[in-house]
Amino acid sequence: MAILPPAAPLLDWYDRHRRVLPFRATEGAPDPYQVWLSEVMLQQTTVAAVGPRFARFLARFPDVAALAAAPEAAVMEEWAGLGYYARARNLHACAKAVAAAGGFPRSTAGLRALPGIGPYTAAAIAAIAFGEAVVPVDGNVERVVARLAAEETPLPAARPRLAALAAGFMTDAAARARPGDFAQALFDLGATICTPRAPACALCPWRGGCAAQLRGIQAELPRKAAKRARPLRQGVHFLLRDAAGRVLLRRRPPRGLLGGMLELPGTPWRDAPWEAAEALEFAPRPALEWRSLPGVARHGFTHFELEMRLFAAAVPELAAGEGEELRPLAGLDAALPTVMRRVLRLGEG
DNA sequence: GAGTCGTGGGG
DNA sequence: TCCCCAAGACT
Repeated sequence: MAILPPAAPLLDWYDRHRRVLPFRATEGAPDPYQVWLSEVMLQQTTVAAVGPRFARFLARFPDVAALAAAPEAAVMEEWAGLGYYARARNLHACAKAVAAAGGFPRSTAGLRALPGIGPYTAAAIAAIAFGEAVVPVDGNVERVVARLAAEETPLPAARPRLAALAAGFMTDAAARARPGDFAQALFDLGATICTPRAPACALCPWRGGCAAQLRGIQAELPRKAAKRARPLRQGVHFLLRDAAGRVLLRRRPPRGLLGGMLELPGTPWRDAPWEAAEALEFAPRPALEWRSLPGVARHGFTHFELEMRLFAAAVPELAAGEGEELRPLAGLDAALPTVMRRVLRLGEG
């Protein structure tokens, strides 16, 4: 096992240079609800994107009880645009469990049992909100540790070893004394100094103690397994409006891609392009006079790219059928996932 | 272990 | 334009 550098220089650096973030407590003990909420929002989501959304969410659902009591559709709508919508469903389920239990579990093991809380998030909440002596291992920590130890095994195979190395930090008394600060110090180091592309080693509190930097390979670590190409898929969606300016929407099935979110009705998304007649079989009211709108909307998902076209029609008055929902076009964007905002935009031209 | 699951910003 | 990446979890 490689020798890790001492915690003290990192904590000193953190005390001088830590980032001021909207979701980071400035005075007193952090609120477990806010720590949990921010950690879930930050899963695979940038600090910049989370900032305003955290404040907005907190204003609407100020505590666990408020969130637990809310309808799921309201939670999904508040999450719209943030992505990874399973997080919102799990967040709601977790809030109900926590409210019923009278509060958050205070240990990593207890937190880990809740929906949407995995190994990282459990450790982060335990360390930051409850002072448990654990090291949450996120992408920042993996990168920092891979460089400190000059670990050349590619991710994800290296993950267990990097986690074991990171856990070794807690043998240091200085880290054990401030587990929450130590975790956030690692995050800040990874975000501002030990960055993915061009790490600022000259500014690093651990310069001289980093095996990768001593060998000059720090920018190449951590290595990663090659990714697969993303296929291109095609879809056609339907914008049906009435004279009152309302739009026909559907709610997607609760699980899977965009689960539980609103969408414009449409065809399945498949590899081959759609002929108009073929696509219209999926129109919500196939007998109407549908016209094809010019333009194509593109959207990249994690594992495929999507091209969408839009057909439009209008009727004097709409009645929502089974699984359908009517909403005013004005302000509709806010309730939709980004992919649907993009295709809807084709209808504005 | 390998897939699935969103989105926006930066190089 | 394209690729990479971000305080990952779940199956």
